[in-house]
Amino acid sequence: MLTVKRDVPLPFSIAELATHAGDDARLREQFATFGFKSWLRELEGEAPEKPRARTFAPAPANPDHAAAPPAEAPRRRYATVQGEEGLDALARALDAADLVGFDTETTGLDPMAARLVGMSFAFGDTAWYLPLEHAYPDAPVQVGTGKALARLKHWLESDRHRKVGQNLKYDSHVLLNHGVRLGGIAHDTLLESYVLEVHERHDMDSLALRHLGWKTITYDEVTGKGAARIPFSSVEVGRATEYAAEDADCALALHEAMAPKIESDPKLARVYGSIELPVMPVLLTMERNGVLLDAARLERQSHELGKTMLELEQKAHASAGQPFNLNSPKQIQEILFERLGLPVKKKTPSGQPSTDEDVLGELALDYPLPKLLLEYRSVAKLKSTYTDKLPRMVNAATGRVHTTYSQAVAVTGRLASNDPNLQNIPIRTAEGRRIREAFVAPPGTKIVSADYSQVELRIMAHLSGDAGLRHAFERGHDVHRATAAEVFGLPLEKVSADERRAAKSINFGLIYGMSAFGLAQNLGIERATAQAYIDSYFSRYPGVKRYMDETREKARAQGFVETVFGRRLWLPEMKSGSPQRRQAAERAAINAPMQGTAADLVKLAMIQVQHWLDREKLRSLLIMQVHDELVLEVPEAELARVKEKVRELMQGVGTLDVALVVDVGVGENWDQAH
DNA sequence: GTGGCGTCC
DNA sequence: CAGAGGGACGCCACT
Repeated sequence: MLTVKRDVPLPFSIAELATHAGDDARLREQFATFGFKSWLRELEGEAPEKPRARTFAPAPANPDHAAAPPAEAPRRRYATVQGEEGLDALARALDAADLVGFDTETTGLDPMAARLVGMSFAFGDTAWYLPLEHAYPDAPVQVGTGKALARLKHWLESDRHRKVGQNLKYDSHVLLNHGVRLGGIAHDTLLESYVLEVHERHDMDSLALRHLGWKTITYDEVTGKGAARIPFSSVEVGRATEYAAEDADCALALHEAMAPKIESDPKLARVYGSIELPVMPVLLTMERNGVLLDAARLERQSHELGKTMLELEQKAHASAGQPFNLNSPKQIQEILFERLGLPVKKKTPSGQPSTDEDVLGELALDYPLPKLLLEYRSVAKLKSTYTDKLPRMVNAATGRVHTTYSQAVAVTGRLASNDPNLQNIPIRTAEGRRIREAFVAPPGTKIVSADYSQVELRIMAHLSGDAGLRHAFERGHDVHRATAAEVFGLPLEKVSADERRAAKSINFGLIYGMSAFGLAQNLGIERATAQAYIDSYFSRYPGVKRYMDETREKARAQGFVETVFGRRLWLPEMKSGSPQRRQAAERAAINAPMQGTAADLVKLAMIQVQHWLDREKLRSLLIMQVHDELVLEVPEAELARVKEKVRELMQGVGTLDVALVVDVGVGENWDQAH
């Protein structure tokens, strides 16, 4: 059996997209029916221009790279755009160009704050660098950002003028910081690499070496690093041209190397063309929307947590009989296991006695100090990671917090969130949830949270086709309770809280490829008992067992597994000489189709929700994504409509053999919305 | 920069 | 016999 049993029929527009993904002309048409209002506006009354084949002759080699090995792909020549005449000539050449490699050079890496220093463009036989704001003694006179953007705005914003770049979400941010919307994003080499070779590195230097045989100039080489780093605006224009023009050249050349490989595989073309490329502008929008934070509230919490920490610290020092740093695992280890002689329960990978939560929890049953350490850790974590940090992340210009979603990091297809990470805000404990109370709705609006219920288990039911599991979902049963009833041979109403908890651990453990040992540890039971539970589970849900075995076998045989939509995860470690690595790869193989299919579904839902908000000209904002949850900021007048439609879109985004269920909550803040 | 730990789904 | 739970990010200590 294949991991993907059947292609999932998709609703109208997605299906349309999927069928023709990878075909540029079709993609543009699809955006006309499916895409965002910005695209619609640009496309109105304009017949899509047929993409021309590139007709220019092979580019002459850059003199700098004349000694390159024959395997190396040819490079364009690199040149600097000079003066207003140069700018004008560039603008006219761009209007006539088909697909242009595009890149920006900026003042920094914060997407919401970065300003332009220069831009580069690769087409024909040349990659041009347009310096804008270089400033150093005897720097050449430059046209400047204002004049350049005024002249190039039409090309930059035009959807008919197609661009390719590496992580154009970032360049889009930078241009938006100057009031210019980057249109015509035809391709992104970061996303191409992510879809094609998710297990590899996706930075441009690695891509260039791998696909083109190019040894590229690194940013560090141009600007220095650490304390010696200089701003890009201080880089001499000639040197900046070598670096920046190469990036644009590289983006176009990489696209030409990777696109045929994607287009020749309909599944990859679909993941790229119907999921990754269209979700990118949605992420851009969400990042710019940001979320309103009650910073004063968090600062008050910080103050209280600080007082609690001091109290706990004093008690811990008294209990230990000496002062020590409670934040240092090394010092804790010395105090607990050397000075006090407590039993070592577990060791870290480096052979040191572990002091993690499990260990301290076990020791806390018999000794006072470990309990204090647990309390201290919990409080210190909340303070340092959340209540101290988040208020400092508020953007002075917008008064909101703007995360960045990394679209090409997680090998399963999930997003990652950073600066700050909004995907690990506490929820489990009451003290932790107080942090969510600080994610607030502005006056006149509400926070709406919509999350998929048990989505990975539903996907497991779909992928495995297991009748029992599907049955439980079809009947709308509490799936953990239903599992408990099966495993323990009880009627549903006789299942105890402990039995349900055990079943929940089994369900999640299976998704992660957990062993009897892991389950035993998780539930605090004997390993043999845990094994009996698992055996019972597999005899009641034989389809799941079959799916697990077949997935392992498929991963071993072909070296990859797939999501329902055809996203491919390569698992080179399946053939590792190390049994440990091999088994880790097997667990990843089991988990990836479920985690990855969920990621695909949520991304498709995000595309549909943003499209609908645009089409209906609503003022509601998508503000966060937390893997199986979408969070919106919704004006009260739109509340009823948005709640209903978001649920409908999320539930209808893909048709699995098991229904998707979405829970929607509303509140003044993120905590209340759950 | 690495290791240990803890937060989320 | 050891190790035995998928995917992330980020804080702190320590080198």
